[in-house]
Amino acid sequence: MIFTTKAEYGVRLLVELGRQDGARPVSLKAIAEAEGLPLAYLERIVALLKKAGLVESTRGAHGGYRLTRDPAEIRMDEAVVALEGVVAPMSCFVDDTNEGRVLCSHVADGGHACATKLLWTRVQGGVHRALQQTTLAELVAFGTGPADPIKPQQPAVPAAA
Amino acid sequence: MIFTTKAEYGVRLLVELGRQDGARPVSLKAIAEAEGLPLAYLERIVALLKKAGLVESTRGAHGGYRLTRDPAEIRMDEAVVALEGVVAPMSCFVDDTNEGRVLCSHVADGGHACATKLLWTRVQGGVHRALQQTTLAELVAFGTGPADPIKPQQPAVPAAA
DNA sequence: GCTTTCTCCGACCTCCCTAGTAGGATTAGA
DNA sequence: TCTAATCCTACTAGGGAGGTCGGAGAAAGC
Repeated sequence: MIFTTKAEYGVRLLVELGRQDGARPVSLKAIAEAEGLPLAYLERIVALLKKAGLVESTRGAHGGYRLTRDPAEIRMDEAVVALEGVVAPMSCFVDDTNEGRVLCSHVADGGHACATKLLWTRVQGGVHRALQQTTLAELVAFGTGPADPIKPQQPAVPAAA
Repeated sequence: MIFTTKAEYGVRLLVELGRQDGARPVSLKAIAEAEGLPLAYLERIVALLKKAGLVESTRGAHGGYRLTRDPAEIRMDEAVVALEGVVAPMSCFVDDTNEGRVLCSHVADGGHACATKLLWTRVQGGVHRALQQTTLAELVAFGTGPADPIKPQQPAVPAAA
């Protein structure tokens, strides 16, 4: 498996935030219930996104989280790196820049360079490109079309039934 | 991490086999020593490659393994799938065909389809493409250029020194 | 000021997979 | 028959994924 649930849950969280207009913060509890995810675990995940500067928080009652930027400005490589750490095909790989370049820890043992390097470099490039070319706005549009933000927690205005 | 050491070791093993001319089988012991990999573990890895029909074995003394095809005919997606099983970005993903199509186990909960599906589909496509477009022959050429096959175990013909 | 509703933070836990070992059975060449 | 190889199964240590728990601050409303 390439990614863990951290990436899955974190991206779903971002999508939920992206569905809102961003005027008011959304509580984690609301998101956890809307997506059916464990609240305590989400807390730790959203902390990663906050540290990366993708979301901001408001504490206290009626607090919650909000995107710091327009969803169209949030590329998924930022998000996934924040959530998963470095995305590398193999443990011996460390990306030295943000481009496709790559280091392998066991270079040139014996006479020949690590034969798998070419392959993993290409794979990493493919992943990187896919993540970089996808914005949060696309995912929001893909998931819902024009519908369905989170239902308000308390049925405050009971829809004038 | 995208892949485990199974893929790493398995591909290195294939590259070593690709460096030989294929006339005579190469023992795992020779490969293990050449690459510095644990022999017992390699045994289990090569079994996966054999089951997938990428290598064939000869038992007994002077036995070993050999590629079943020309390295240029071996695409790395075959190899990696044999070694790692299905390569999916997320545990909820199962590829229904060998093309870019993808199933997600939690489709359409609530009203909207799984918002992350678009992203993981693109990522999987990127990985798949990278693997499919790389052949074993390329890796062999990349690793060595025109040099350095495995040294023969017993110095049988001492190079007419 | 008290309560409620949030975020925040660190410690803890359980399960499963990866990576590797151990030990033998089988096969085939010399 | 000895030896070098594949084959096969069981076992194990370690770590990370995934999640829980309990409590400490912070703001809003009464």
